[in-house]
Order: sequence, then structure tokens, then C-alpha cells
Amino acid sequence: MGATKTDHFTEQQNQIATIAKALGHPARIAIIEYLLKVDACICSDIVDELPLAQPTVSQHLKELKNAGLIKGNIEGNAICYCIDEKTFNILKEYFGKIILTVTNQKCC
Amino acid sequence: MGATKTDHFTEQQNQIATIAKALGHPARIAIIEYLLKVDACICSDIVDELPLAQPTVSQHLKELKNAGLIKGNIEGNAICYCIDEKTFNILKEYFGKIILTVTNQKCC
DNA sequence: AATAATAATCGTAATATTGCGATATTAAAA
DNA sequence: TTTTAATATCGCAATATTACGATTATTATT
Repeated sequence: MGATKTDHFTEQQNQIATIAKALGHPARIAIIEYLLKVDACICSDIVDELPLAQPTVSQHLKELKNAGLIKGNIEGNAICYCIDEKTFNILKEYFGKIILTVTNQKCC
Repeated sequence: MGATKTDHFTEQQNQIATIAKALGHPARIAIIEYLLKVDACICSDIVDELPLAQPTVSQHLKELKNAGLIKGNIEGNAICYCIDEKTFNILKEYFGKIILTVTNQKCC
């Protein structure tokens, strides 16, 4: 095996898992933090910032983009990547709801 | 390759990535949601709830526990797993901060 | 003590991810 | 138009994850 049984779970469960998975790598967290810091970005900057080769960074950017966490605009012969607020809001609301529910619980 | 270069990133980046990674699977999201719903839990219940075999569920529970997202208390011959609020709060605060920063940005 | 029930661990096959060198692709600059 | 710069894609090796059958603790019940 090795393949996730995606079709057995709800659409929302898969959605949250996909977003979380995309954030499940320190390089991708570092990319997000760098984009926040510079408030505008070109990929080569990120390559300089990270301890990873250009193809690797490109791959991480692609995964963040697929998960909807960043968006890329072509800008001359470079590409401007930025945070996609929408998707982070989905996470924030989801975890907010979890914490609300937990604080009302009386289990352990 | 295949091994993540953990040592090149900050401790916080690794921490957030580890937590996010643990949530990066729909089965583990489903487990969290089930624990929220029943407000007390035994592993066999989860096995009945999920489309996965007992060893697989046990493995997912272990990963959630390692990431600090749930904690398990022995309760008779069964085990009571529950949400660990602390770790969810780390996430909530982290994403809250990101969203605050993003809304002040003017990039794309 | 023997049995049953619950959950963890082991071993292993299938698949996915990570990382990067080599090679495209694309668009500005000379 | 050739060259240069910035990114993306391909292909592959190393490693990690997912899933589960078989087995092993561990504890309750009989």
C-alpha cells in the first residue's frame, strides 16, 4: 500500500488535510515566512534564502500553489509569489472552531 | 534523497511543520473530529468509525500523539484518547499572526 | 489459570515525498 | 538575433509514509 484512501473521507476532511500537508515541511513554512517578511517576492530571492537548490525550491513553491496557500503572478521575466489569504483563513476558522469545542469538553 | 533537511531550519519552523504534517492526512483529521464529537474515546470506537484496519488506526493515533495533538490515558483495558488543546493553540496563534500580517500587505 | 477483548508492535509491500543535476522554457537585454 | 537571467520540468536515487496481516503485550472477565 502507501496510497491514502482519500475517497473514504469527507471533502472537508480531505481539504484540510491537503492544506495541512502542504504546510508539513519546514522549507515550505520558511517560504511562507519569507513571503510575509518581504511583502513581495521573486523565486530567485527565495533560492538565496533557503539551503536548497533551485529545482527543489521550485517544487516546494508548486506544492504551496497547488494547495492554494500562495499565488504567483508573472512580472517581467520573474514571478511574484505571494500569500493567498483565503486559504489561511480556512485554516484559522477550522482551528478556531476546534479550540472552541475543546474548551467546552470535559474528557481528560 | 527523500530526507528532509530539518537542521537547516529554525526550531519554530520545524515545530509548525511537524504539527501540520501530522494533520496532513484525512484519517487523522477524521480522528480529531471524532474525538471532538464524542468528547471521550476509546481506540476501538475509532476503528469502527474509520475505513481502516486496527493497526493502521493505531499508527495514525501514534503520530497524532507524537505531534502533541492528542494525549492518551489508560482507562481499564482500553485507552482514552483526547485532544491536546495546547498544541492546537500553537497553530491557531501562528495562523492568526500570519493573517494579521497578510492583511497589512500590499503585494499581489 | 484460561479466555476474551483491546491496543501496540513487527514486518513488509505499495506508493509518495524529497532533493538535485541536467535540461527545457521563457522573456528581457545586449 | 545571440546571450543572459529566471523558473519550470524531467528523471532518478534515497528515504518516508501508508496500509495491513500476523503477532505480541496487557488487562478484564470467567
